Amino acid sequence: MATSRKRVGIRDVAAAAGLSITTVSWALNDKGEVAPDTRERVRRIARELGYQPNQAARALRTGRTRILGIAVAHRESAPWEQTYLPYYRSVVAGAAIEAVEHGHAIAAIPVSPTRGLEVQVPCDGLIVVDPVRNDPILAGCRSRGIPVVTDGRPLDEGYDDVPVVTNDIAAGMGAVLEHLRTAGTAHPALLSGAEADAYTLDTERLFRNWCRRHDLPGTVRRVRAGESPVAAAEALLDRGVDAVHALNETYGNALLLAAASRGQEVPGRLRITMMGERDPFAPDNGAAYLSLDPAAIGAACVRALVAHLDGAPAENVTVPCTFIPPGRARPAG
Amino acid sequence: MATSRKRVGIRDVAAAAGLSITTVSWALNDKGEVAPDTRERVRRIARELGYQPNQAARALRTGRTRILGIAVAHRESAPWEQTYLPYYRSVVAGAAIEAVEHGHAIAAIPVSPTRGLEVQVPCDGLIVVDPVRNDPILAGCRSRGIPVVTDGRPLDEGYDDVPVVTNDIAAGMGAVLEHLRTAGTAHPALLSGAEADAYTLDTERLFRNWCRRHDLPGTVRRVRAGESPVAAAEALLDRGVDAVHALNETYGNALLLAAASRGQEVPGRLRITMMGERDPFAPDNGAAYLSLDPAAIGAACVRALVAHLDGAPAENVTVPCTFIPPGRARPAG
DNA sequence: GACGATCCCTAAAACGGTTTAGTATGGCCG
DNA sequence: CGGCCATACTAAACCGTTTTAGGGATCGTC
Repeated sequence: MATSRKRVGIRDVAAAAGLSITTVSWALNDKGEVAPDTRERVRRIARELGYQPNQAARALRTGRTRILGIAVAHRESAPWEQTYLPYYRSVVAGAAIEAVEHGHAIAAIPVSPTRGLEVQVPCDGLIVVDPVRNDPILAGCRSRGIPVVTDGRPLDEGYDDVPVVTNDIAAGMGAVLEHLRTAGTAHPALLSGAEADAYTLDTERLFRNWCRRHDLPGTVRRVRAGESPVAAAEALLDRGVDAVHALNETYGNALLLAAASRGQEVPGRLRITMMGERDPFAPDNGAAYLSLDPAAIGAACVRALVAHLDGAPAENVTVPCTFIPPGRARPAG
Repeated sequence: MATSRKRVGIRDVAAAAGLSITTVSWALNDKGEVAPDTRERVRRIARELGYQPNQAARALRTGRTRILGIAVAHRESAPWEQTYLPYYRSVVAGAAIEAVEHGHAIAAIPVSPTRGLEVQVPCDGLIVVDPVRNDPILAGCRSRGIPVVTDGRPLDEGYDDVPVVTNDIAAGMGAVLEHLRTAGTAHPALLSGAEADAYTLDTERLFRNWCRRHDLPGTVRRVRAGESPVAAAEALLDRGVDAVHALNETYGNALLLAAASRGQEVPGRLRITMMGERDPFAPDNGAAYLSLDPAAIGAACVRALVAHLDGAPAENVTVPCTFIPPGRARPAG
């Protein structure tokens, strides 16, 4: 009844069953040659004793911890709202749930973009979200030989063997810009950020190309580090644009705020679109959303990493994104 | 130059330095008696060799993994938006960042409320968010002897030795209800949920007590499992209430949607308040927010758990919440 | 010059599993 | 009956650290 002071180990199970620890290990892990009734008996005894294998010992011997790390950018300088975007949190959430399906756990590792990995977690592989140029995390993993999967294409050279999960922003931006064109924009703009990641650069490129192709004057405004997004949004609106796409929800909300303060009706006088998740229960705010489905991204990263660890060749995955016009929420579940 | 196929271990460092592995271990971990210049030399060599201690081996020997688990409820039946609320994700995010300050990592462990812990992560302790009645996770930790900290008071008996981190919802609800009283409500209501956790029960109790004290007809409506929050909100508004507090953002947004469909102006004809995080860059929607600061909660949980692991007596922490009236966002950063 | 204290270091045991190599038993076959 | 194989098990090595117990200088003291 009273549990003894020490945890029950495999030796205790072996003693209780009158067997060697090898047989117990085999019986519990479906390995080796064990008589079926012996296997069953061992399992029963282990259950009765409440045996829980020591994962550290197992990891030491097998070299596998069954822990996947996910590196989330953490800038000491910036406030919460800007560093730990809802997007990142949702990626972590999606990854955690998918990982459990594969018998793994997800360790969220805050990493400083300048200092790189600080806490040393014994993980089998790492998911790097939105790698930047000269990424210290990627370099650290490379030098330590840690398998990596990235969300977003690495910008540095020499990572061709890394599986990449990306949003289909080419298609997504196509839908956004087509929406703006149909609405009759004459002066579209992009409210972008200062981060030099693939997502930012690709979005800017797609926007510029589209403007050139349609012979429209496209304005790209970057929110500078430390600058208020609202101030940047106001500065942009003062230049007489009639449609703006925002790189994320923070910038999109800043645009809505700026539009309200200028009395510009959305989506009447001004069209606003943004990358981000539209809460199906939130009332319409006039903006259109390009939903990235970050939870699906996280799940895809886990699947890619697990496959990579199992020796599958690096394979890239593209997750579709969904365009949600203003006023139309997804069906309420 | 070419890194050999095997990782460099403490033996390699010892060999390179011409010392025993004991001395190397001591030098790197600031233990034992090592001559200062020897210590420095060992550290230099370890750095040059790129030595990274094997965490699994270290964990096996010391019995400490430096990993803290956080259990996040995961209901297979419900869709994402409802199971993995922004609140939980932010708690995880706050915990992850605080943990790194203490040299720990955070493992996000999705747990089924019915099946309990499934993945076996070698963690030193666990943060349980919003324990329910007859909580299987708490029971599992108890039987395995895993130290626990909860966010929200446990409802089961026998967990008096568990440190608890709570929101000061008594003060928060006081601010909300005082706001409604000042606005002149005659028929307040609460849109609550079906979860039997302390937060839900306490909120309902505080609301009912306040209504009784002010001699007002208070209506409490619970969103049933599987029911659409919008339908529940509409049903509530049809009963002629003039002020509603929502248990979370999903319900609050549902109320805003229902109010709009009924043409009820907020905060004119109808007052809406909700528990949730007001995005400082989001435009005003007429609702008031009671901000829980989930990231601070997560951080407080980590501090409490680390202290508990270090042998400190269980000590409860209350994190204040902030009332944000409609139309007034926090100062934009 | 014997003795103890101090300083710096080492050998070996532990941690708790998994895996390798090997062994006793019995059945089958020639 | 002897050789061979399959079955069901065991003893011991192993994973890479930390920690315990101890050992040889060097120095001061009486």
